[in-house]
Amino acid sequence: MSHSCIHWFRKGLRLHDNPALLAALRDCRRLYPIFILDPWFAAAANVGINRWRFLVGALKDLDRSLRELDSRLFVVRGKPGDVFPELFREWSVTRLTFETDTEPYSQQRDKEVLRLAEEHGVEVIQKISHTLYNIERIIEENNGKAPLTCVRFQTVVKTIGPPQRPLPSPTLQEMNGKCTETHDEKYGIPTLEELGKDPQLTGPEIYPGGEQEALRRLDKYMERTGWVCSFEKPNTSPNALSPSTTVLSPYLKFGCLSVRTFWWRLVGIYQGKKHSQPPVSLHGQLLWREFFYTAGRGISNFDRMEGNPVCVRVDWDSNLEYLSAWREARTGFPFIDAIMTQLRQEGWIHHLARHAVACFLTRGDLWISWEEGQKVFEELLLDADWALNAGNWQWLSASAFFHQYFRVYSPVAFGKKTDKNGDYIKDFPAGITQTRTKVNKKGT
DNA sequence: ACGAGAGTTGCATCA
DNA sequence: CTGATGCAACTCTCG
Repeated sequence: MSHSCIHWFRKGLRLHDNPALLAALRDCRRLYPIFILDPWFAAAANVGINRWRFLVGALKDLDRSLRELDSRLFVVRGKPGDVFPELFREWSVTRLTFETDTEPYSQQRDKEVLRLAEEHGVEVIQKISHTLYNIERIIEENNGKAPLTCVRFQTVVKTIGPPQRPLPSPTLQEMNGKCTETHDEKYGIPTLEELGKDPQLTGPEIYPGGEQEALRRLDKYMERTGWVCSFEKPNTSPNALSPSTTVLSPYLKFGCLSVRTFWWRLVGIYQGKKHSQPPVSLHGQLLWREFFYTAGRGISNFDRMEGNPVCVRVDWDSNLEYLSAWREARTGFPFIDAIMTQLRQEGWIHHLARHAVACFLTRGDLWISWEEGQKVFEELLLDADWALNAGNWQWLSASAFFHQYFRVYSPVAFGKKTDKNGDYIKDFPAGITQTRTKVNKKGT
């Protein structure tokens, strides 16, 4: 029981299936669970207010769960490169644990932190738990390159075998007495005001952040075993008034829900039953996430056209008025405008709705670069996930992975298939509207 | 090496 | 309602 440990939460904002947190608890005398919030980043980042609220919710939830285990979350203000040397000294830290993150930005940041830890004689333990597989291993198995088709991807992961099973949450017994510091005023959960955001500008909170809500939502959908077994993504509706899919994506993005917990829950339900298969099944959806994470790790400049070896070079137009009209939901196409309105208000739109507006912005109608669309999604989606966002934008603009440019979504006909009465376009009128509550919207 | 076959989820039209 | 077809001709994988 000699170690003084920091567990650094970044993504992975949960207690269940958190191998790095469990590693911190081994031979541990004192544990400091931290989240680092960089005020400069908060001011500069392209993150919309609804996602800030989701993050704050997730941090509150994590703190509450830790307090139930006689611990707490320390939200440390500053840049990782500045705060770690101070924390190492102040808390006499001997070990630092965190979850592996494969994004280029994170890899850069973590390289610096590894260097600082070494300087201060701090042991670092990293664990993979944000993805089903070790992404590096998938690339190795495919001869050092990210697979470019889903069939190829599935072939490669089959050689690796099934994903690891999720681990249990730490118990009160394991956590007990390892947290002695309080400093509520110094390390408290931030408010939106502290982040320089006006809470009045948030939309209705339909998808609250946090592990508790993630697991509640998972339970709710997994109860419907018939629905789970027959799930086929292309047959779900992009414009249903209540979501036709699980909306677990924001929880997976922040790691409030472990993808391995989700995967194995599905295995249990599929067991002995006839069920749909990848790529259209729910397992298939998790494999797509893995597919794009692998692409983001293995392909250079993955979020850009320039310098990106898999991205077709297109001479896109730069029509600022068209771009604004798309972003502000005033293209004049009610289906497109309704989707963009829902995106701004609620922070989540159905995957096929993303297809419709992405095709419209790029190859379908406006001929504007997918990178512009990527920025708007990055800001407004609760589930904005670097690799998935870049990958899907390249897909939909027929820049990479998908190349059948003549399959274009009609901005009129596509929505009509699943919304004959136009209920969705009435529910989400064009243009930037004031925040409305669900109650007002339904007119009740 | 090179060609055949396949590729998460299109649309309009026609039988 | 379901399924076949033309549209026009892309890129990746695999044998």
